[in-house]
Amino acid sequence: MPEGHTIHRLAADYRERFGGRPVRASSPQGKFADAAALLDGAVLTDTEAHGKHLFLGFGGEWVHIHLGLFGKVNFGDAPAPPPADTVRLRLADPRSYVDLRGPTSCALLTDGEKQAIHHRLGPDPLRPGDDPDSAWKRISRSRTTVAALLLDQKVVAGVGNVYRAEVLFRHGIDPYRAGRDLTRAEWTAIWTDLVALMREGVRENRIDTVRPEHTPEAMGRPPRVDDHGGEVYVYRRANLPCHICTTPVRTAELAARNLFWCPSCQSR
DNA sequence: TCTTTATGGCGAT
DNA sequence: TCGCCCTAAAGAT
Repeated sequence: MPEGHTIHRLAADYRERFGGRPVRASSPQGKFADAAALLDGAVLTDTEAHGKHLFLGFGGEWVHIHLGLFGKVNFGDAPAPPPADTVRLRLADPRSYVDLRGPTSCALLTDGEKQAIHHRLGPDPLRPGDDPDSAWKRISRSRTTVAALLLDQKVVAGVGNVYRAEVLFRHGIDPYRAGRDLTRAEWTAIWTDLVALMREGVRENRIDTVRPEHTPEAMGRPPRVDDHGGEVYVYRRANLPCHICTTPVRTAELAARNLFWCPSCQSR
């Protein structure tokens, strides 16, 4: 289940397993069958991630993958087992295979169509050289809550529901504050933190946001790992005591997504 | 063996 | 704001 760090990790993993070599392509589930037939035997020349969008390059043509909420990618060593009938796209070579299931989209794109996607996405904390100022221009003019702005991929690309909740907690920011009420220093600090957190997310392939001084060990609590694999402050911890102040973590629905925050630590 | 839920996003209303 | 798409694991019965 994907936020931007997952997608950047996948871009690296696809490249490492298949980059520069011809691959067999198939679509057991059928929805990508025509394109898979077209690509079968082509060389994977490039892979790229922007936010939650993954691009697999085959000499000027691109497979555009968006995992959505349910999409999953699974790598394995040859020999590949018979694919489940939900596999949208399987790539395979003599050494490896990779299965894609349940993506929101998987489509063949021209270079121009790919450019259009980049154009509509905001800066990505994981793309070298991406610039937080373009996000600040939108945020500082917006009456929308900072919680909604952080999930808007046109504003920042790659942040999802976990990083949103966690980065706002780490900076003591009330999720309902309007974007234009943030200071530039606050935004700079949030962006810098996202860069560090998400880089670590790519490295570890999971989301860990708890500072060393707040880990259960450091706080004298029993060790615990959240069921998404990492350690967090507030995400999916509704009604549980805040790690720092023990106030019950609050939850609310905002734009059809669950928001989590500590009303005491995140006052303004 | 059900029902629910999930780290997402689109288009219609 | 709502319904809808896609899948699998966890929870309820």
